[in-house]
This record gives sequence, C-alpha cells and structure tokens, in this order.
Amino acid sequence: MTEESHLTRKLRFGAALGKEEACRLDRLVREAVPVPARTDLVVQYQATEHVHVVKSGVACRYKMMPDGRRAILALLLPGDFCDLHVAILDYMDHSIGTLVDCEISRVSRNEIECMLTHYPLINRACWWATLVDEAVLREWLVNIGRRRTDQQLAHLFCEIYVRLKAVGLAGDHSFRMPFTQETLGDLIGATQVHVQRTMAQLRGAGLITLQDRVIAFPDFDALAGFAEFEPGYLHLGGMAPGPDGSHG
Amino acid sequence: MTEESHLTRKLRFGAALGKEEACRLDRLVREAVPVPARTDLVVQYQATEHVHVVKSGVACRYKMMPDGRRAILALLLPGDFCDLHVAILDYMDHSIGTLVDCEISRVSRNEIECMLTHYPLINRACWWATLVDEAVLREWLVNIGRRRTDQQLAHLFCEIYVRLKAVGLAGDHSFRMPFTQETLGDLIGATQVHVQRTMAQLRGAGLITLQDRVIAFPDFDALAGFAEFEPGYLHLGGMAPGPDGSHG
DNA sequence: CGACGGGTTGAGCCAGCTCAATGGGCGTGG
DNA sequence: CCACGCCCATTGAGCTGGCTCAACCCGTCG
Repeated sequence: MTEESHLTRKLRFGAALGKEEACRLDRLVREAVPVPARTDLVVQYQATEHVHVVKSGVACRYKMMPDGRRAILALLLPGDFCDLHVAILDYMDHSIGTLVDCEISRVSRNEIECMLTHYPLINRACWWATLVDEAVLREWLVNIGRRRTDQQLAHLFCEIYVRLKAVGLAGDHSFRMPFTQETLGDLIGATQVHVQRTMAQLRGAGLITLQDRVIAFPDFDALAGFAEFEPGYLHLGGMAPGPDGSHG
Repeated sequence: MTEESHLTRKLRFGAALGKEEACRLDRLVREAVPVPARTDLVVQYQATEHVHVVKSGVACRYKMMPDGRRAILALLLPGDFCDLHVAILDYMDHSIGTLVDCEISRVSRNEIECMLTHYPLINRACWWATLVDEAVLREWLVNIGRRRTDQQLAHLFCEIYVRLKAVGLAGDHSFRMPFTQETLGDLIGATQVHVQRTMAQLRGAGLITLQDRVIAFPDFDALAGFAEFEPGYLHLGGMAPGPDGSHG
C-alpha cells in the first residue's frame, strides 16, 4: 500500500477521518494529469464541470488587473482543492492557474457531491479547509496591506514552510521554492526589481539562504519573529496562543 | 406583519427561501441588544458560546498589529453573521468589534445547529454567505495590495453602497457612512492624514460629496469606473460579465 | 553561437508616511 | 452664557520605501 495522499494528510487536521474516509479521499486523487507551468485550470466567470485538486506542483488563484498586472490571491499546494464549493456561487470570481509544472486531479462534481453526502466527516473536513482558506486570506490581507516588503516575503516563506510541512513536503529547515522573482512580486504586490533587492537583504541578514531553488533558514524562529508570523491562522493544531488583543 | 429582516433579505440571494425559512430567520434576529461603538464582540483566540448577527450599525473583523495599528479585515453590515462557522475551526483567528453603535443579536450555537440541520435551504444560504465573505476578502486583497489610495476608497464606497442596497439600506445615490477618517485608514491601510487628503481629492474631482456623514455620488458608474469596481465578486445576482482574463 | 529567460545593479522619481500645528463642532461644567 | 476640553478634520513640510526605466550579466537550450 502506498503512502497516504497529501489531500488526506491535510484534511486530517479538519476532522478525525477513519480508514474508510482516508481511502475514499486517496482514491479521489489516484489519477492525475500533468499540467505545464502557466496554464489556466479555471477562468474567471466561467462555470466549471469538474473540481480540481493539486497532486503535485503549485497553482494559484489570481485576478488580472486592467493594466495587465497579475494579483495572486492564494497559493494552492499539494493536497489543496482548487474550486470545491463554487457550485454554490454559480461562477468563479477569479481564475486559477499553475505556477509550475503540476499534476492535477480532475473529479466530476457528481462524484464530489456523492462523497460529501455519504461521508459527513469528509464533508466537515472540506468545509474546514474552506474556512482555513478564508483565514489565510485574512492574514494575507494583513501581510500585503500592513507589512514592509522584507517582512511580507519572510511571512510568505514561513507560511509555505508550515503548510508544506503539514503535508510532509518540507525539509528540516528548508523547502523547494521554484518561483521566479516576478511570481514572488505578483504574490506580494511588488515589482521584480524590488523583490530582488529585498531577497538580497534577507540573505544578507542571514535570515534565509537560497540555493538551487531551495530556500533554507538556519533559525525559523528568527525568521518568524522578523515576519511577525503567528501560525494560529493556519488552524493546523497546537498553534494558538492565549487570548489577546482588543480595542484599546 | 413587520418588514423582512436584513438577514433574510441578504440570504435570499444565496438560496430560494420559502415563507417558512424566512420566518425562521427573522425570528433569529427578533431580539437584539444595543452595543456601543468600539466594543469587542469576540476576542481573538477565544472560543465563543454564541453566534452574533448584526441587526443595525456596522461591526468589523480586525487584527491588531504588534505596533498597535489596527487592520480591519471585513465590514459586517446589517444582516451579516459575525462568527457563524467558527465551531469548525475551534477558535477565532481574529477579533470582532463594533465600529459605531449597533444592535446585535446573540444566538446560541445550539439553536443555530438545529436550524441548519432542519432547513437545508438555510444551510445552503449560510454557506453561500461564507463563500461570499471569502470572495470579498479576495477583492479586498486586490484593492489593498494593488490600487492607489484614491481608488481604494472609491472601491470601498462602491462595495458598501451595493451591499447596503442589497438589504435595502442605501439611498438612491447615497448612503450613511459614519466612519471617522482614522477608521477609513484602518480599512485600507493608510494614515488618517492621507485619507483626509485623498477624500478631498475625490470631492474635488466631483466623484463624491459628503455632508452630515452621508456620502453621495452624482454618477455611480463614474465612481465605479475610477475604482475599477466590478460587482461580480459580491455574487448578488446579475452582475457577472462574460468570461475574461487568462495567463498572458 | 545566438536567443532567451531569468537575476543583478544603478539612477531618479513620487505616493504615501511622519511630525506638527491649527481649526471647528459639541458636550460638560461653572 | 461662556469656558474648557475633546474629538475629529485640515493643512504644511520634509522624508523614504518602493516604483520606473534601463543596462548588464549569466546559464541553458536549440
């Protein structure tokens, strides 16, 4: 028997899945088609027949600005649903595309519906995943809107690391980060030139190193502290500090 | 019989509610307690006993930054749930507070659970509402991260107008906007001083007028065009243009 | 070996910030 | 009725993070 799918590993954080549920989920992503980098899976305003799951690689939600800039609104890592619940909204309000070469599982909406009604725990886990997506969006809104570029990048790296770690795809203090500087810019809303300078600064400060597309950090806590990264919003278990904050 | 609640009016966009469902929802918000401005309803990382619904006034989701700045992550207008599905996430990853004097309905989690299991249409409508919240978050991410301050403010006003209109609380080309410039700053991530200058500029350009806390605009389309506002993301019906956008 | 897709570096500019002071409406107390 | 204080809006002056434009470099691949 092969190892558990990234999808199942992720959804385990959202509900106490049994052997049967895990099997059902693993089966969902057994088959996957290769999709080259920079390919759209779903185009804004189009209704979709299928539900997509990332099996390997990285995809993203994005919107194009009138002036041609691309705003990346979410990263879709292995084990992430791309468009699970759009049926409720009638149409997508954004597009989804691959950032690097991917393997994508396409599942018919029927099969999903069937699974969600027959397995309440899977249903719950899927809604959990949707709510976590929303929580991530809130933290991105903070990140993009309130932090300096160097912090934004550091925060992004912390998040990717923790998320990859949760599905077993990160190294000890490192992970593969196959994005171009331009993509990083689209992620945080900065220009490629400024990303370059800021990355150089982070490297100079000893917070990260970069070699062969692998990003590593000697001291995760230092990086997290610098980025004001608090993983509670990822809801991956055991990460919530005590109550805090208020109007003041 | 009194008029339909804002809650019901909003959720009608998410599912074809019948008379029975509407009654059930209206009953949910029959009772409400007054809550003064700048009061926390829910504090980050705390588990909550009750579900909150805004009956009148305006509340917000927010997070405090380490340096004391407040990042407002969502506006909660009359008819909006504040914390409907947190039970699935165990704890809140942000706080919720009133921006102005409000009336808030507090409903026990039990009653909500009961309603959601007995009325599938209400259940669907509630999930529709959370998915719309997520869509709004994505658009805010674009707004905060990619647009100039003048566009950000204009976009915010367009959104508030359309959302208030949907629940019957906006005027013809105007709505009550009881926020201070500092609150506007916390909404878009700008300083109060810069909000002031930008508002003056919008007024100077004839895009908006402001009198007695009422914001008005002679030409909504002009304002929307200036802000690049496209209401499709609000999923309030009949607002989606044809398919568009792709990787270049 | 030339083209191309990235990364690196330099120079000048501007939107939005900080600091700071002023003004006006309004409630409260004398 | 006035004086005071408070909250909020307004205005000015200088600073800077991040942008634009423009080279140049380097590894890879046909």
